[in-house]
Amino acid sequence: MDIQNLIDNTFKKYGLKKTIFRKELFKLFYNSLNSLSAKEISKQFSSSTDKASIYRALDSFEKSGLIHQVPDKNNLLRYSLCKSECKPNHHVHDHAHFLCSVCEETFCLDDFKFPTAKSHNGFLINELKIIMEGTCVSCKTI
Amino acid sequence: MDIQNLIDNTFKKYGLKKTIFRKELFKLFYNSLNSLSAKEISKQFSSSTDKASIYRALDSFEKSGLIHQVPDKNNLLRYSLCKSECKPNHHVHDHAHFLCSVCEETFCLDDFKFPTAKSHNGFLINELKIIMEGTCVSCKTI
DNA sequence: ATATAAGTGCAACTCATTTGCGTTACTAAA
DNA sequence: TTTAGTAACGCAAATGAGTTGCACTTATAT
Repeated sequence: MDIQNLIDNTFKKYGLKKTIFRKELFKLFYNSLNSLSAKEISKQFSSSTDKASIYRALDSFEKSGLIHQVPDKNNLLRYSLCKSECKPNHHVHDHAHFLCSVCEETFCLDDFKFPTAKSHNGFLINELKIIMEGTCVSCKTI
Repeated sequence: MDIQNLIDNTFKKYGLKKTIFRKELFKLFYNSLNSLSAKEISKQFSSSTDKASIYRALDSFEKSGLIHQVPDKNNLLRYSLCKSECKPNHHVHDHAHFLCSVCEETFCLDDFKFPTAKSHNGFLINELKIIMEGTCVSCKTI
């Protein structure tokens, strides 16, 4: 499925209007290797694009299962494109996140094996997040 | 080692002055089952205790290896007492954190087995964080 | 075409955390 | 024990991410 169809389908499916800004925002995520914060997004658009619009778009993209929040060094809201298994209000992420201490990028490690326990000492586990910090492949070789 | 000696030793070791406020703050952590946010700490002190002092104390306690940051539902700064293995600027935490969706408390699960890999697909792993969300023991039984 | 509801831009706001600064009070050394 | 040096304090103001209210615009469905 190419990106145009993807936009057509998902936007229609979740009642998102295909405005110029939101289509571009989706493409930005689609073409990003890693994750994006509101500030980083803001830099990619003209100054007339308000941050409120950005935050609202991120919020509805997340609710629609298009993007998911990823951890950030500085506790900022930061998002990545989802895999197709994600549904609105029900994200299915079985991947770890890697924060590089050098370039401060966040990476999704899609193939990291997750523990599958559903409880621990009486604590019921709904969701598991694994966050690694260290040096990413590119920064390692510099 | 009782708490007085612990305070004497660690405060001296890291050049922290034993002010009334910082001694009480340390005791508060020492007697807390779980973690504390700046706001929660603030409630335990008289209103003349400034929030700037709280944040500065938390910051230097963390740098000295007395407390460590734990995740928080609402992205607040939240801390727990460290184990004795932690050194200034070098925290050694091999425990997972559990966020209860009901009471919103953060718990340290000291006995959760951690993956020990030092690298993954060329990413060098320095630190690993495991965050679980779900229902804690107490909230489960309500 | 037109109605309706989602999305936008602007401004003002909230709220956690930070910073500057003059004062206070530990601590260590005389 | 006094005293100098400096960590820590209290207050006020600033910062900065994220949110909200509102009037206006625009995509979509009929």
